[in-house]
Amino acid sequence: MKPYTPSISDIAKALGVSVSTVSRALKNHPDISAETRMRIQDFARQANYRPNALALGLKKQHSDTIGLIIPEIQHHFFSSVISGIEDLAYSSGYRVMICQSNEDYEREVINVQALFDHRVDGILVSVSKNTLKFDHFESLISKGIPVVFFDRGYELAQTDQVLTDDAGGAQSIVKKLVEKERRRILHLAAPQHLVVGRERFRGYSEALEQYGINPDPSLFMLCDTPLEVTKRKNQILELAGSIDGIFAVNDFTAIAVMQLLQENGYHIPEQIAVAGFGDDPIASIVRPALTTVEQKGFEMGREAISMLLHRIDNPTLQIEPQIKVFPTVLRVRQST
Amino acid sequence: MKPYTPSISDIAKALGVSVSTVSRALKNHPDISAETRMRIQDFARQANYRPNALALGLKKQHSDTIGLIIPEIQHHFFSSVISGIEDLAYSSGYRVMICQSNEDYEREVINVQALFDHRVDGILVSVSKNTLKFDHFESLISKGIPVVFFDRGYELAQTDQVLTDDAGGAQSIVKKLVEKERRRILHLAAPQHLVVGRERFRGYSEALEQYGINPDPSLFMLCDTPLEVTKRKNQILELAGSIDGIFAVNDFTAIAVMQLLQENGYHIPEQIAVAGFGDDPIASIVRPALTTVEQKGFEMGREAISMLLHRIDNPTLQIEPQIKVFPTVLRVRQST
DNA sequence: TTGAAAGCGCTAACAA
DNA sequence: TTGTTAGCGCTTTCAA
Repeated sequence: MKPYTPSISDIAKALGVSVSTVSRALKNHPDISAETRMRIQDFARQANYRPNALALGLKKQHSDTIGLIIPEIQHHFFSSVISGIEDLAYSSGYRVMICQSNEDYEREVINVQALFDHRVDGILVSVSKNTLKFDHFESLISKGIPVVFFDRGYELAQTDQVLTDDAGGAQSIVKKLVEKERRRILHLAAPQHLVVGRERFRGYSEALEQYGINPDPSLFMLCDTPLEVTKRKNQILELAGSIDGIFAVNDFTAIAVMQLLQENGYHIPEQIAVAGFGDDPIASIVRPALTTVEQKGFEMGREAISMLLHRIDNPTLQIEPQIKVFPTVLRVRQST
Repeated sequence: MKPYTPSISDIAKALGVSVSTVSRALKNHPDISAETRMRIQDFARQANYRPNALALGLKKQHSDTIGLIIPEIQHHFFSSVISGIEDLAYSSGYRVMICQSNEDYEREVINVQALFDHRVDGILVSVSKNTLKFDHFESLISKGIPVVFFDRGYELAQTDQVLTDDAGGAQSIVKKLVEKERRRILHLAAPQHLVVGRERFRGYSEALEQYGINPDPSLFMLCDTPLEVTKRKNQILELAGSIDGIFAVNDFTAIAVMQLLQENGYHIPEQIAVAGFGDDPIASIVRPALTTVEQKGFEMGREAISMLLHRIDNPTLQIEPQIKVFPTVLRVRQST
């Protein structure tokens, strides 16, 4: 396969100078005379010269690119995180290599490997739902590669993390429900092996307890996708008569129940108030618009990359792993 | 910066063999004795050896990675395209490097450059809305780098393209409206410098003409985002009394008008039928559920990468640029 | 069956 | 101010 662009040695040959002269001229090294530099730069420009990032990375032992592993790219929260990350990364001269794990452990391991193989300077990751072992991350960290987890990490991770205040967010939502005179609030929860699942449930329980309400175990249901809502349709409708509020672990699930209830003649929020978590754009489009909490995706992305760059720039830094927790913002709408 | 993993020369030194032996043993070259091979492979495994993709790419003159430039990652259609692409790419041994242009021309140019610098083996791109010059692509193509456009290309592109049958899809939607006795159908259109904008408008016009209806110029409005709907609120409400149908160039715009009309007391679809384009998941969530056409994102992604891989595998192939057009699927729901 | 050496494109220390 | 050279990690031809 023929190369698509001249190399510096091609340029050197064409101009009758040495490769080092070309290399220096191209990066405006002061040693090179203005004339030679111009001659070389002009030639390079018109020959459409572009440096070979592979050769550069090999030589300099860093690639100026950072790796990003994301469970699902199309999720609104994650895409705002990406924007935040790209924003700062680009302006700091870094490329971002995005990988999707599709919430799949095997894929996540492959992604880690691929990024490592490409010698990225650091890795940002939000752990997949199906990941129960963390060796692939541990091995990265033990090698000294800068890693920062965002939104989804794991408890014993020996590295920086940027998290959402899940418990706090859940608490503020549930408090709001109680203030609206709701007492029997169903919680549609995520699996409890996930930090997110546990934390949002904790927030729910704490809010109730603060108002002297004892969490009723029969009002806890594992159900965190629209599909699950369909599956548990009968179960939910059976409960519907005896509850006055629902707090779902995410907006999609909240919307799915809301519609299920509406189709069965329930009035939202009069009979049952419904709230979600995440403030997906769809939350303000459905009717009634959904009460939820906003997660600061863009800001979290910026913070994560900024912590990562800090570690990259200070490889010897031996400070404790930092954990930054981002508060959520309550968005009260018509569904409560 | 210390290397994170041993190199083959480290292994060679440790084991008292030459680098070429290690290299061969690692890739199961038949020349190497079973014993040596085992010894080397065992050592490599337990030393956590991983090949350096940069060095490999530099040597082999290809990176086994393909580049992907996408306007907006979180758009449902694009994320299904990505899934289709990754699906086939991974199983063919390729990595995918995803870049977001954010519908921004400058960013697109930078993306093209970055991918080129990394010597990707081929590039898949959906052109940003704000791109009016195509030199950055032309230069890629003229260098002989395999490029395939999907969903959004440009008319004179001398390379393969995988497109949606925009005109056909629009036609099927508008025909459906006419069959439901709609005669005065407002078209909310995308800018006409975009192929998508022109083609969907063409489909709209053709459908009307086929039924002997003359497209009324006053029923054409440039308005392709929810924000635009808000801006043209008054204009739309003024028209509302005299129309009985709306065909919007995408689902988000359709949903936004639908809600505007509902808030102003119009009944959908009795008074005004509304249809969109794209079949975003939100289309089946809103009430009334939105009639629209589905674009085959996953399939288009697979087709695009398959054409690209074909070009990569046959670099000398001098066949004409191919254009594949994917038909849409009509999804009739309650909004019409 | 194994090793030596050249070379992919680039940088940088050292020499001139 | 410019050139020579070694080396980043790897593959592969040629030689042993």
